[in-house]
Amino acid sequence: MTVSRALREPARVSEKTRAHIQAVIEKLGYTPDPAAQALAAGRTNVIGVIVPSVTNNVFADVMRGIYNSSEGTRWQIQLGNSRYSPIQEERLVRTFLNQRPAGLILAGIDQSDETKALLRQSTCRMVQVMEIGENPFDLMIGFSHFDGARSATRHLIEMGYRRPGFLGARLDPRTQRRLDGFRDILREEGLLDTNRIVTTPQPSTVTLGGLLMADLLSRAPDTDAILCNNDDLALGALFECQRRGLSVPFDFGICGFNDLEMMAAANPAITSVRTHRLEMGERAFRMLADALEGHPPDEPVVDLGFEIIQRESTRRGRHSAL
Amino acid sequence: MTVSRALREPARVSEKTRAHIQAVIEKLGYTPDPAAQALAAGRTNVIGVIVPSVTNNVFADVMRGIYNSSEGTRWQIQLGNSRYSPIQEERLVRTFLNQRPAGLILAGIDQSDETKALLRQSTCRMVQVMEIGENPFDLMIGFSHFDGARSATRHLIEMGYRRPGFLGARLDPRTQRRLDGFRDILREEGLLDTNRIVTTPQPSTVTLGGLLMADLLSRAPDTDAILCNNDDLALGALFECQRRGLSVPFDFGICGFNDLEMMAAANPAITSVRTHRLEMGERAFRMLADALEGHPPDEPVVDLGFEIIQRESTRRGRHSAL
DNA sequence: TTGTAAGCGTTATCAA
DNA sequence: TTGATAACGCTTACAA
Repeated sequence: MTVSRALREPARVSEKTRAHIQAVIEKLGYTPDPAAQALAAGRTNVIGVIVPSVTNNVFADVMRGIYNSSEGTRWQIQLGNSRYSPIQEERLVRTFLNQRPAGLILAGIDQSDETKALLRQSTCRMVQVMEIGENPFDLMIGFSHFDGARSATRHLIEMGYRRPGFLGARLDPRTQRRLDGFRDILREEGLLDTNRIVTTPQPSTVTLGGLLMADLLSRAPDTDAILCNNDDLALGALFECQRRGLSVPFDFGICGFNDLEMMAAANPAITSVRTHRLEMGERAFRMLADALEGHPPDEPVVDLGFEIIQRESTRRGRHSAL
Repeated sequence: MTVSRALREPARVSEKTRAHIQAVIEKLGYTPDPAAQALAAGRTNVIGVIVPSVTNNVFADVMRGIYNSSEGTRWQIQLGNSRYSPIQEERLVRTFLNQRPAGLILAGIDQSDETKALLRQSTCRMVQVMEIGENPFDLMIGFSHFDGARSATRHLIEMGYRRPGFLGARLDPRTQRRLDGFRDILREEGLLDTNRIVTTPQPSTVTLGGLLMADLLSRAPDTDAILCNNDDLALGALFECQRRGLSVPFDFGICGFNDLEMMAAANPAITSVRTHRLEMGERAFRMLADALEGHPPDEPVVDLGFEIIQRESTRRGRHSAL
């Protein structure tokens, strides 16, 4: 039919016919059947998104960004949850790829070798989010978790803390790289004491932050600051300090990671590493959509960076001067 | 082909043929094309989920529940975000319905009249989550926000607070019903003072909790407790109390709503109304999936209830006795 | 600029 | 128990 053309290439249909078709469409409330489109065209308007968690604040923000910029476009988001399992991720990639998606958005750079092979074989455009690294499959947008942790650790040292520790939960690859950054700086400064590194594979919660903090203090009571793998842990650690009568930032400095909204509202406000999660999601989608329309970005890898947001929880200098 | 039959009704294919087909499928790595299935069968395996927000912790938990129980089933979740807009919701319902979904999961009971009409015309099975109410479209699972707020308010009174206020953000219908419950009890007790009700249409954050708290205290300084529409506000209010040197629970009682994990970790731990969000999502999906397999629940409406989790933030009695 | 014809991969119906 | 045949609603290629 000419209808199909009127919808996809309006320019190639005469003004009159187009108007007529439009009118009839309105009257009938016609909508193209996506299944028939997919079958006939051999491609779908589905963009698959594979993340390790739908709960985690971090991925929730990225997803929100993706949904934000996908609304009103012709692209349909289809979500897959790998639950931090490379096996699950591989299964999801297979499932998605079988459905001839228009594009794929993947979290991270730590796919299994099989997954990598699947992805490299595929011709569909894709973008990796959350991190930057070597050999992107296609597009990539994120930041260096290693550098973020390095900067935060350096900040603690600059604020006068000399015995900083690290609290980490859910040891996914990004947590690992943050821990590596922490270690890197402390080794440089000759301040590394592995007793002050407390981690657990459990998913991160505020409660867990308190528990890890207690654990740290029993192992290394003279620890004077912590870098937390994320803000939940930092908040839990703050509450634990309050319960123990430890003054933050004077007795103890706390730095979070991600800069969730509540960090600024806490008492004292908590220093954190701001990451641009919403923007990451929004831009990831747009890069992909643009590429699908034939306008790939000039640079396939985008580094969104991070910022150390200094707040009271590490402002020891000022407090000790009071 | 017999292949199609072997896949869908294995019983109707001979043992031998079935085995042969199975072998070939394995060898070729064959997967049915969902688009072709949808087109030929006139139905999809898509379950549409329409929520007002993907960010909000509450819906995030419900969605997680849905994803949890949908994994490993033949049903595909497709998410739509109405952004708290009835117009958007109607658009989404139209879009979904046009794709002949297997089922629908909808948040709430406050659809526009047009949306209601669309939904009632549709033959597809659906379940409303988050609330319970009259005239479900089909299935329904949730709890009474009105009763939850009533119980929480009564709890404040029982703990000895006589001038309780209410903090509310994002005045969606559920917030409204919670506020109604709060008003209801206070009117009963002759303790209602509308000056102590502070609300804003802004989305709820921890920071906003602090601001609303400040607002409340400037309007009605002798307020001695608050029921917050949600836990973010409660946490923000707690921090604001800390900054003002108000002792919680002695000078001031705080009760949240939803019982997010961090409520138990706070200092003092915050009383909250526990709602069963994860379970709501999980069961909503299962009810729907079961109904689609021909096993609808005995009772179409499931009330999941709520619990008042009493913690230190409202334990005035005990503290004043110390 | 418009229309015709074939086919996308599956399911449903019916006949063998 | 199996296999032919005709849809399903669209897109693509080509003809008018």
